[in-house]
Amino acid sequence: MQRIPSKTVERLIVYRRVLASRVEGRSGHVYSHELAGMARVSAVQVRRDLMEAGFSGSPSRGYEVDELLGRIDRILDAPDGMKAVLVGVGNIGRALLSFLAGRGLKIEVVAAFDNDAAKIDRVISGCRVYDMQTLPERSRALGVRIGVIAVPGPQAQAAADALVEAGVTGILNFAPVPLLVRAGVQVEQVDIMRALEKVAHFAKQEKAREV
Amino acid sequence: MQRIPSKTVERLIVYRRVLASRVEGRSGHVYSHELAGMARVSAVQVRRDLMEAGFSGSPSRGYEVDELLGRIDRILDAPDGMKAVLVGVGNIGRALLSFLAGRGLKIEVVAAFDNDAAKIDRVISGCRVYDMQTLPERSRALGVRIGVIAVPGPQAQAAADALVEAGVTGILNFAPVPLLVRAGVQVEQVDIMRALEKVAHFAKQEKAREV
DNA sequence: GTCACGTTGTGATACTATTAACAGTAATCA
DNA sequence: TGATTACTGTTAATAGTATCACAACGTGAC
Ligand SMILES: NC(=O)c1ccc[n+]([C@@H]2O[C@H](COP(=O)([O-])OP(=O)(O)OC[C@H]3O[C@@H](n4cnc5c(N)ncnc54)[C@H](O)[C@@H]3O)[C@@H](O)[C@H]2O)c1
Ligand SMILES: NC(=O)c1ccc[n+]([C@@H]2O[C@H](COP(=O)([O-])OP(=O)(O)OC[C@H]3O[C@@H](n4cnc5c(N)ncnc54)[C@H](O)[C@@H]3O)[C@@H](O)[C@H]2O)c1
Repeated sequence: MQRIPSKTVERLIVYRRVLASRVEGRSGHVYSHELAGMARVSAVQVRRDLMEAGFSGSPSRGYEVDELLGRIDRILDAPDGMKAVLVGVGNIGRALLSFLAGRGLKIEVVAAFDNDAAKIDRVISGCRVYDMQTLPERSRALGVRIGVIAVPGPQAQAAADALVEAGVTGILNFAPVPLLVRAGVQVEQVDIMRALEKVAHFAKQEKAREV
Repeated sequence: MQRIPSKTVERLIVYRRVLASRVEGRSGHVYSHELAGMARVSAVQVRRDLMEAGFSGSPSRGYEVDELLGRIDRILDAPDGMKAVLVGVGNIGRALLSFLAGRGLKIEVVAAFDNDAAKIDRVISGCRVYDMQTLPERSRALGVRIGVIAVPGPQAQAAADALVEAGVTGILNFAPVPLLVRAGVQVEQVDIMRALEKVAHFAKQEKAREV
């Protein structure tokens, strides 16, 4: 399976989401312009993405939805699911746990870690919190592949080091700190403050419409 | 002032952050490769970004830090600050309020809105929660320019419509729904689930290093 | 059948972003 | 002083991404 461009992966995730959530109206088919409308992208972008995904439609009926969903699943997901751990059970960490709990997602948070004695051994949204010290061996024993970092900025790099030591190959980082990891470990930054400052910058030069 | 590329704006935000947080060691100067190391980008990327920002350094001393920070502020921030409102005081919304409260940021959350009677009129992290119905006129009266959407997906588009009606020109959206807004309104998507699924996809094909 | 229509698949093209290459310059030192 | 060094500023080259334009195709109308 060839490598699919990063931006295409992002959109495939959105396509899957909007297809899964739409009322299964009539036929099991969808045209590129319909999918484009739901995902707020152009129709040609959809066709190009599905081409990258190696998927073909019919000029008369469009794309077969179930088959498309199956194909996207096969590209995006690991066949036997993926285990993740959370590092830092604070405001963001708890919000995330409560959000992820319950749903039968392919990505499952199997443990959380913190260094605050008041949190250790508690169970939050069905997920037990363990001592940070035990992260490397416990994560490795569980076969964890993904780490989510939600600790304060100054602790983020150490958390990343512990995760890499545990053998994770993907990190989702909420701390506003650029991480340094060995090659082969994927880091995805979710920088909320940066996003806010960015939108403020571009909003600044826009003119508000009068009532 | 000419338009600065989107990616450059993102990095200017990071440069400002790492410069502000570093221990003011010795001189008030910094070389491109030092800044690059702190921001985890290449040195040439730093030089190009500062060029886009219209800033010059000296070949012998590098860039004057205070002057650079001032220049970045002038580019990124509105001179008289910017007011924002939060829509949806749930898990994410509360985390955000507690995070933003107190600090003397240029972006200030002046009001929150919800449609849950149990939350209306409460004060959370110093921010009062109002009835969703009052959003357009109250936000307009306050001179709000930015809206943060943290309501469930199905309610996100309606929230965006209300914000646009209130005259905001920038929206930070946490709901996993692509928004449709009029031209001139900047939307920044913070799609946490997409980020998680994306990192899982790329982590999947990486090989974990053995102990 | 065949014509018109609306759609897909994709080469070509344009745009955005990153990286390489190097000329220009100030400081240092033999 | 002239050679050396380490940096900046910028043009050129490359990579990544999005869009345009259109050939190819299946379907239904007639
Ligand atoms: N809350 C927000 O809205 C928000 C917004 C933007 C960025 N962030 C970033 O997200 C991160 C978490 O934010 P938060 O609001 O949840 O913070 P928080 O203070 O509520 O939670 C941090 C948690 O990490 C734990 N922790 C601290 N050091 C640790 C260590 N060395 N090992 C393990 N656990 C440790 C703490 O005990 C605490 O439970 C921060 O980096 C913050 O900058 C948060
Ligand atoms: N919590 C997470 O970790 C997380 C992760 C990924 C995405 N998200 C997204 O962020 C959004 C918020 O998530 P959450 O966990 O905070 O949800 P939540 O259910 O905790 O909070 C939603 C809040 O919005 C309010 N609300 C509902 N409808 C409203 C309306 N029409 N007008 C005004 N207020 C309304 C509710 O009263 C509630 O206070 C959701 O779209 C969710 O998909 C959250």
